[in-house]
Amino acid sequence: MTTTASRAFDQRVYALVRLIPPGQLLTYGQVAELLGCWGRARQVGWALRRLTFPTDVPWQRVVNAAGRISFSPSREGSDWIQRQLLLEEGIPVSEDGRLPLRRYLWTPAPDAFVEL
DNA sequence: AGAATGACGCTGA
DNA sequence: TTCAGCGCCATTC
Repeated sequence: MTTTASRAFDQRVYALVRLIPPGQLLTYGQVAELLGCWGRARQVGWALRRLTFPTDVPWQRVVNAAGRISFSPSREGSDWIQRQLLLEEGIPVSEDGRLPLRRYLWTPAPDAFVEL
């Protein structure tokens, strides 16, 4: 992918994530899949990594398929901020980032984001 | 150009 | 249920 193309991908990721209702979640893999990019879960992570703050993108609502916050030193604290934001939205997150993914998964209407 | 690096995910032990 | 091992693929080095 060229840089410009990846930027376009980033924008599509942001547009979709902005549609996630408060208190609901989506996994990296689902975001990629809903955008028609099966297998690019890691790139969704990269896209969110490029966000600058403040942002209107509710990035905290994207977690990994294991039902946990993806912790990493490279996030320089945004992982813990994510836990705090989710708690504020009413989602119980344990000390080690585990959360009841099944209960809060967002199932969007099939035609809600075709424009993306 | 080639290797290393992840905010990932699935499978098998 | 955890966890190592792989496959994955754009970005970085």
